[in-house]
Amino acid sequence: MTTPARVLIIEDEKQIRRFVRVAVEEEGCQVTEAETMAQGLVQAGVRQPDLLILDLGLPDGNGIDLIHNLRGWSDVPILILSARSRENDKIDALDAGADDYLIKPFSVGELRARVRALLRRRSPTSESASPVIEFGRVVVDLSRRLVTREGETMHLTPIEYRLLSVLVGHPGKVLTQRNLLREIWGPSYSESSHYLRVYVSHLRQKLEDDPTQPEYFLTETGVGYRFQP
Amino acid sequence: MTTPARVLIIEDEKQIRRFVRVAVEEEGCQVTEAETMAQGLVQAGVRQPDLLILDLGLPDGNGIDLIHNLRGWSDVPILILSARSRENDKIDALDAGADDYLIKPFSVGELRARVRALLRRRSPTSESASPVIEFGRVVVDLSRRLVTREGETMHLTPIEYRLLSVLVGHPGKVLTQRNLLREIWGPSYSESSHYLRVYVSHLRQKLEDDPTQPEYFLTETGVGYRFQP
DNA sequence: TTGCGGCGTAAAAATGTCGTAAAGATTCAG
DNA sequence: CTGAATCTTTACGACATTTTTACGCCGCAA
Repeated sequence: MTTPARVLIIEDEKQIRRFVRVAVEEEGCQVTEAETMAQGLVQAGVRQPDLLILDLGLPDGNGIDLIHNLRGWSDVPILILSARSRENDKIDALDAGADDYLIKPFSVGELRARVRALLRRRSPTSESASPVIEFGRVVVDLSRRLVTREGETMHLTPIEYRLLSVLVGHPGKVLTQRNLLREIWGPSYSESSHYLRVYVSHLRQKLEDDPTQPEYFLTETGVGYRFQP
Repeated sequence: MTTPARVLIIEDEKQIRRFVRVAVEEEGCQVTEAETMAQGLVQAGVRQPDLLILDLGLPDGNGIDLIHNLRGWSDVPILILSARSRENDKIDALDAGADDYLIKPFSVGELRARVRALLRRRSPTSESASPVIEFGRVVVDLSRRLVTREGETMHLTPIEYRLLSVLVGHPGKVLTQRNLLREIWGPSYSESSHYLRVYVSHLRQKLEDDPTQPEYFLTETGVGYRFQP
């Protein structure tokens, strides 16, 4: 799992929306909700979700039209929820561009399994776009947990790597010692700032051109450290 | 659609097979049939279908196992047909890698609509990943479950092979121990990382030139393992 | 100058992890 | 039932990482 999937739920009944939201959140997804078709369309454009869960029985418009509209500019997987079990309703929705069709009432387990199945195909696309960070001769590939320097792969220990990823995650910002310690060692280590000196030193030895005169991992005396790309 | 889609039907009952075949052919697809799991696997490798329709209730094996096996080397969409409507049957199949689940008896119309929905994903641009992977003197043919080293075929036990296919399926990436354990032994074994050491050792003994100094199956201490082609 | 606090580096000690062999346990075919 | 193959568990030395300890540096104020 690189980054949590974004899921958009379009459903007017509060109760069902809540039910679906909880189920999907337990899959580790970020959920956005919409109560109407119009809202849903806007949200789909704004949030760029990885999965759309749509109730066909919304008051303010025809769900099939929404699917058609959406399919004009997006390939996001669509899971339909519907009270209608007529064959033609399913066929129309699927042919409009939906990917799956669940009939109410449905179980949490099946809903979650179908959500997993639909999200599964997102992985290859998200793997190709790997978030890489560069500074100097160093390249950090967060999705592969790989750090290279002039092409040579550098070996970092777990703590070194965590420190690095926290620092590069907030470029330009000063991170206080307390924050860094809490992020890496946990809340109970907030005071032992000596660890930080040791590991920042390691990072500089491995990644800076001249560790005695750091360019990227800067000390803010009395406060903490800063990553300057 | 430029070229007709190839569909593989794995179903033992002649009557249903015929029923499905007709339905799918009316969608303009080329159909191949298989009566057993074993035949089905072979056909899937030979024909490289764009869609696989699988009856779970085959006499010669567990359909879930077939899905797992197939997912080791292919991303082909899988549509399950089943007489079983228990929730767990659906969940197991979907989590194994299936994309849709239809309960018998089903209507022609819905079957065809779901087939269309699954075939729609077939992106004309992306070529299916080659099921053959090479590194050093080793060749892994995932579609035949065959591993050779300098021409000699190597015998791998089921667990060794699954570990291998998970690793080579994510070249360059670090796979955490937890991920590997969940993938190979299931969620309840997420903590017992002993297994991994034992089997990684086996793999290196069988596939590395110098098992004491591995080139391809690298350890990320405290994190997991990585396959470096 | 001296003393002090925060910092950086090196290296020892403690802890944890890994790799391997080998001994039970399990499964399955004949 | 027996034997072969595989999986699970145990044990232990080797190695890697983390933690701890030690010491020198620099800037600053008395």
